[in-house]
Amino acid sequence: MEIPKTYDPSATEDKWYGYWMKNNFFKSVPDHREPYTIVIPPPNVTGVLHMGHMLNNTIQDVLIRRARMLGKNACWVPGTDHASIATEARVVAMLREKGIEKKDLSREDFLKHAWEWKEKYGGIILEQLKKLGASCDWDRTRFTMEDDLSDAVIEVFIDLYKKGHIYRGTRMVNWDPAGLTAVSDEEVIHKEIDSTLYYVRYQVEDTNDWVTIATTRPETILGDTAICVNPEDDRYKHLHGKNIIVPMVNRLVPIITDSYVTMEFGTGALKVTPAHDINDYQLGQKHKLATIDVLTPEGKMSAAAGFYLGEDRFVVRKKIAKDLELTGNLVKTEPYKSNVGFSERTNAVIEPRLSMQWFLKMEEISKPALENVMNDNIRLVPEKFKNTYRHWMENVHDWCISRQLWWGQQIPAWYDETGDFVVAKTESDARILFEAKGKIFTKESTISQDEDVLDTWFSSWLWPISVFDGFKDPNNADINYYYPTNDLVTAPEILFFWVARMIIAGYEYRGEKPFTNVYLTGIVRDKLGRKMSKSLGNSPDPLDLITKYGADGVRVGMLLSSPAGNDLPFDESLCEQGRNFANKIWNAFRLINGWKSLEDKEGVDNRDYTKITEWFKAKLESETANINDLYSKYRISEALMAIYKLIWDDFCSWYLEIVKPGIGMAMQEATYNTTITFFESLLKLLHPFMPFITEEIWQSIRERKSNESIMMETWPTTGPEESKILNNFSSAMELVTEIRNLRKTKNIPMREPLAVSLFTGKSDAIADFHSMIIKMCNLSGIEIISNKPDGQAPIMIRDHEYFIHIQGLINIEEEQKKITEEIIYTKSFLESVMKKLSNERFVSNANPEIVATENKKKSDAEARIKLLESQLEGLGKGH
RNA sequence: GGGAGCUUAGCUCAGCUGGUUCAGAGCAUCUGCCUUACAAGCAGAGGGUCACUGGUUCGAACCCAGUAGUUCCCACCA
Repeated sequence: MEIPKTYDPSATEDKWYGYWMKNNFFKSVPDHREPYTIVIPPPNVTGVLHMGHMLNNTIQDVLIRRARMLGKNACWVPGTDHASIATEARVVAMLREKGIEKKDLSREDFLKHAWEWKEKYGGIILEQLKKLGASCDWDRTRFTMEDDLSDAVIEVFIDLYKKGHIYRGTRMVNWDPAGLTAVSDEEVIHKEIDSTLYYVRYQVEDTNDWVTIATTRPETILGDTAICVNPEDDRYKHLHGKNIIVPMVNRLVPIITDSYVTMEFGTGALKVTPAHDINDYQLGQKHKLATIDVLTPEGKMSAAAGFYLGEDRFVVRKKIAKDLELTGNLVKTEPYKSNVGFSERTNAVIEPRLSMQWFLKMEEISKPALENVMNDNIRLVPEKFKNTYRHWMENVHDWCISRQLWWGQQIPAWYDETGDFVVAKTESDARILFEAKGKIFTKESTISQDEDVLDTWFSSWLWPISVFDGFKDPNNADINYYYPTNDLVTAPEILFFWVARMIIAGYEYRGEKPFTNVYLTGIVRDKLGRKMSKSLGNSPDPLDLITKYGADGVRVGMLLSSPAGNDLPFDESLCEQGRNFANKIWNAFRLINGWKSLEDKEGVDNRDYTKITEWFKAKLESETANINDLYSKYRISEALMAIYKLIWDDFCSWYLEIVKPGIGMAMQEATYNTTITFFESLLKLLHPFMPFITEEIWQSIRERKSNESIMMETWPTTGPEESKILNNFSSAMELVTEIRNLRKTKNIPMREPLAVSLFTGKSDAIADFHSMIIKMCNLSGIEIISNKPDGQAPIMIRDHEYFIHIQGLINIEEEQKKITEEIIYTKSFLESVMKKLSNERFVSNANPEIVATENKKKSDAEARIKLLESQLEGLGKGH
């Protein structure tokens, strides 16, 4: 059957993925082998695959496939995250399109819609991962809001509450006016934006005296309950203790003093709005100021504002400026750059807002998590993230864990009609607890559950434990076998959101780390260096890329230039390179496959390839060792590059070209079998990166049983380093390159054979490869001579002098110039070596080994100069 | 404001304990080739004052200090 000239991924990828699934190759159950476990960073259940997922999951698949081939019991647990805010926002938007408002629905009805939405779109992303080739154990797919995982969340909440780590309180929180919920500090992204600094004057009570303040948020003037100045500020000392009139609302508020105020900034006078600024809130607490909340949860002006009722805060900001100007109270404005917090999920401008929330105290429970990263019990890759991690962990804030949403685990706190509460799993448990507190239930008594749900991360921080049912059944076979997991692959953006908290939960609930290594990927960026995102529209659809370049091509493209922790400046040409590589391998397969049959062949190529196969075996083993080493350092892209070069350069450009039989000739069976074995080893080394094409070729290259697969094969072995043969071969390569270069510069076509002679008397290390050189360069032969020929082109490889017989074509002057230049270079090199060696301080201070190599350099250089000089002499003769 | 990292070829990056495996790789570029596996290819070649300035050292891309640029994290002076 004719094999197509180009590799067609679409013809193979689904076929082999189905085959792997059918044979349960991804499945893992505990057994006697060493486990190797990865839990997936669960993507948003209703999300779709983006480039970050591609990078992330490709790396995980590479690691898991290699571990499987190393004979470990590899288990990659997939799953999805319920993503409270994001999913709820999408469901709300979907309902709104249908004309349904969330507020008109009961909690139950809303959740019904949400679950329907989840059933419809949930899991799309997991199907997309299959296209990428991800070898997850799909039977283990978990979802953070399924019953068992939700139970775990609730139990953990109750447990931490009982231990005194969880408390409820009114605090200034980050309010997301679009998501209508509090978010944690980590979910706020600060960006510098251009804004305006408004200078507004306030009249001091019963005087004609005015104080001008500077603010970026004039709309909050309506909620001012004080003006604050620095007690040391002479400009304002006469006003201490006086009252001032807030413009518009004409409210009388005190002028207070506090050293918090910077005299240099603005006018040195600060308006204090305790309801809308964290610092003002603290001032308010300290000075017992009133709190006037002028905004609604949606970020519109509330009744308390007294003006602009129901209008958006940003609209009002402009309006109030105008109105202040009309009354002459706006002194001036100036452009100003300020840092504004945005919601990580909805991108709305965060509003500091006072509200009652649940918090988890972090200080105590985070201690083991800090310690075990610092002492490398848990290794962060790259290591530089240790610094960031430590900094965060040493300054960790309490975690606001309640969210004013419905999609998520409802907080297991129960309130009676007086507002008293208990924490319990069920209503009946709650009643018992209330009774224990002395409460007597009457017919009128009602108790109700807290309306809020828990932060999504409060479920995903349990992920490495909960996916193995480590809460439901803490001593089950799975958790005992798979936990702690081995590698976690994720983005540095969620180092605190998720990684740190998983570590905390691991030590709190298993007394042990959740994973040993954390591989932090970079951010996928576009050519302009911008982060790829849906809102910017600069992200290619990964599935389109897979269609265009094949999953293998895209995988290689993603990994070619993304060392751990480095951002990946993505360019489609990387995928093209991946696709081209696939095609290269495909054609190597076509070539080798053509050697299988002896039919129509005129005879057998009887040349001896023993040395060549010895060389390639040595090369293969040494590169395997190198690749293993790179893996152990998580230098994944370098490991890929090593295989890339091994296949493209060493195998295709050298080995295959060398053993290729002449036209019409058949290959010796032994050579063929060795070649196939080499090819199989290469395919195995490549398999973690390019699972589909390697399977396709591996299946075709030899007869296979119906349940065999390259993914279940064992990883190639290494042998002792054969540096001698490797060095000799690279010297031979050098000679080949020199001769090719000579052909090119002298315009001697390949079909015209060249004669070469080797001046004897030296070691014959390269001679092992003479037949290879003859073949690769189309030489008539290499003659060993004892007298140097005249007027031939000399090539010196190490201490071997070769002469290329191109008498008529040689330009003596040019050659002389070349050699002279080399002599000058070598002499100056020798000079620098001599300088070192004659330096007494060098000889006495430097390591003896270094001195020895310098001595060797010296003798080598001297010998080389001698040779070059004799060549120069030989050139002149005969002309 | 505090902290951390980075700066090596046109691009993306290696370069470990200072010393010829020290200036490298892939891509891109240039030149010549449709050589019967592959033009998604083959062969060859050219690209770098290792950000800058000083210092330490017999010797610095590498160690130290400073400067500039850049990225990230934390904190949020309105």
